[in-house]
Amino acid sequence: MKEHLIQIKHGIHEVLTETELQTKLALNKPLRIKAGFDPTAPDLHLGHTVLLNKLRQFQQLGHTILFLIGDFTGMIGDPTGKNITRKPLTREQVLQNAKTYQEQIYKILDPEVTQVCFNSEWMEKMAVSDLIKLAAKHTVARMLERDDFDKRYKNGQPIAIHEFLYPLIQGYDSVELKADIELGGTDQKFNLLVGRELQKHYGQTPQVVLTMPILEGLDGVQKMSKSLDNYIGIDEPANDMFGKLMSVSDDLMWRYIELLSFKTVTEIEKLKQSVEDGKNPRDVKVEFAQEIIERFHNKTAAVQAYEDFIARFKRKEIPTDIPLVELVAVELPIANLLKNAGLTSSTSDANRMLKQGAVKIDGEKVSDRSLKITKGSECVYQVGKRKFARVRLI
RNA sequence: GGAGGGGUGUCCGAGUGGUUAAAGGAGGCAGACUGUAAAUCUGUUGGCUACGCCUACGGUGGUUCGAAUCCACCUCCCUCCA
Repeated sequence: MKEHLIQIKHGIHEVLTETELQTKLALNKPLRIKAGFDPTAPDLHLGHTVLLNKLRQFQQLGHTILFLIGDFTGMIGDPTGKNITRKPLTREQVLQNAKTYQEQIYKILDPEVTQVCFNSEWMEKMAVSDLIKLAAKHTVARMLERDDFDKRYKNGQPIAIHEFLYPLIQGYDSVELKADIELGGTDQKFNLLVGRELQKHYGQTPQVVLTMPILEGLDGVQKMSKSLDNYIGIDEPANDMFGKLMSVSDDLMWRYIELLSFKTVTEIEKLKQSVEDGKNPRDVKVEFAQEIIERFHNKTAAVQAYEDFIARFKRKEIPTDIPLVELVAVELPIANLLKNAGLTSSTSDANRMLKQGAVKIDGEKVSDRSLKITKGSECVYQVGKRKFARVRLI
């Protein structure tokens, strides 16, 4: 029991409350562990896996995971002030996304002890009168305690009324699911606590709240998210994963290792020590990247990704897996060719790249923007260090 | 319902009649260097059939040789009063 508690607490940001957690664990029965997910972003990234890894641990300890897809709350969107209202997803989209989720989460979770549920199941049936009753259980002042609302209110940014419903519905989900424990990121703390409050109102033992640290994205500042394009998706090709992990700054690397590696605390400490003693942090990064790629792909893919990386960036070789693009034209200015091949976003951009000496044809630097490529040619075009395409004009 | 303030490029944010494709910052991209797609430095950052042309400052219409800047109406947001 004590053993379990220590394991569970490892890597957690906060437990509310620890005594309650002990009591629940002492019951010695499978607990209902709730975690909610947004239905709109079915592409899981490493940031999500911090939480998923913890869920997996619960499963290994014999508990049941309630993987809740917030398809109903998805209409609102967790209030951030960015999207005031979201378009409701269609039934098909939700199911499609759910399917994608499941394909991805089962890379980490055990399907046998994972229950996938949707909050539209009960929310769609809820009468307006019941919703009003639910809304009556919380006050505006308490809602404004939420950091995000508070900031927006003070900064004179709009808060729509329906945004207040989000925490309430998320909390009510815990009532419906009779959750014993709910996991979420630290940014979810407010919502998770509303769940406790509501469960008490509905005569249930309040859930224990476990918050997990939020993983920063590749920029090292903002949280990892798809919309900020600072993420590493768990479905990404091994090469991309490797490259992205290598682009993490030496400082941020440790944060990633702490939150994502399955290494023990003492092992991580040892690594830190060795870097201080003069080991190249790059090598630690390589090793870590290998661990992650192995987890989502396999050992050979990890090794291959490393070798490709060395070849491309250390020896500046042209990679082997270049996409072939065929373009139909008699004669094409170089800028248009680069754009049409998808190497640059526009011809203007292509011209900029030419000017900056970023363009290579078959390894030879080209900067003449008046260059025209004629029908029948086939060359490897490179823009910057990362973008390649073999283009054939037909 | 009344009074006032505001809506600018990917984002934040200057700009109150012309030299403004629009200061500055963030972010992005590229180059150099390197230990790596780290760090640092430098450059660049609307589009196109490119020495020119087109589109752009919430929307529509107007004034003017000329508007992001002035006017009218519309629309959205904020604050205060009720």
